[in-house]
Amino acid sequence: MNLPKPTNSELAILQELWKRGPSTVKVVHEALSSTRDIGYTTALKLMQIMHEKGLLTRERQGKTHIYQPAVSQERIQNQLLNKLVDTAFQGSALKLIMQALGNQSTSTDELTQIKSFIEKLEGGQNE
Amino acid sequence: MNLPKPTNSELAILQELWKRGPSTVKVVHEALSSTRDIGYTTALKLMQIMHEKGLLTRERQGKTHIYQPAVSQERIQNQLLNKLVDTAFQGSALKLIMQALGNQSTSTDELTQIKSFIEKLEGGQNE
DNA sequence: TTGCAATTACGAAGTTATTCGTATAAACTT
DNA sequence: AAGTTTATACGAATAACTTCGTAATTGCAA
Repeated sequence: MNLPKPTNSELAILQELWKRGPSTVKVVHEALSSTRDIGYTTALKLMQIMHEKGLLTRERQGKTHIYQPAVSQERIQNQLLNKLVDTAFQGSALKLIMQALGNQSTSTDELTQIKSFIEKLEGGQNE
Repeated sequence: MNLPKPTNSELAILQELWKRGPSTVKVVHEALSSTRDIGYTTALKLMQIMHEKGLLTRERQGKTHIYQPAVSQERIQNQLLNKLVDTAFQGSALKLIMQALGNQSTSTDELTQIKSFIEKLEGGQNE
């Protein structure tokens, strides 16, 4: 099961679909238009390609297609995360986490959340 | 100071230079050859382009050039990290960290390291 | 100083991603 | 059923990245 790595534009489309659920090209295009400057047929073409690649499923409804992500957000996030760990952090997720913690000024509240998450992980892992 | 985002190939070259320190194209090429299948002039061209872009500095030594990163590893790591946070994690570094923790089966030892790192951050941040 | 080996410079071809114009098809309206 | 609107399909142009062949240059060695 090797899933193709989405390009940047494809990722933007996936984000919309994860957020909105099954949608038409029209809806996705309108959403994207608010941030970037993109033509309708460009969005259409991208979604067609993503369908071919297996990133999206679609279903005909009258004359339009309703598109849906074929992959979970978590899976793609992990894929991209792993790639970044490999290419930029010498394969060490630890290094990545430390950088993320140190750099992005994380709030005290968030730090607390992370700590308790870690404690949960520790609990499940040993003893 | 807008630094260009390195491409994948460029990142691989930067990694070598960060690891080895100032090096010739020859050395970098040999290092890359051990993993990927890449021609000498390809590596040369990439490094020339990176020099134009300002990613590398170089210094002539006889007939050869000694190349060096013009940017720190940390800076590039943060750049890529921020981009990933923005494009794949809705701008939330917290989400990214949680995913990284949950997914990469992190060892107990590493978890402990992260916790103490967080505590250090908490100490410096408030009170 | 000529010739050889190593290195750089340049240009162009191949690849992948992005963009959109135009043609075709489908469904609704009158 | 002809015309209008909305959507899809297709093909081709542009752009960014990668690749490498060939030519020019440099320094060394004979």
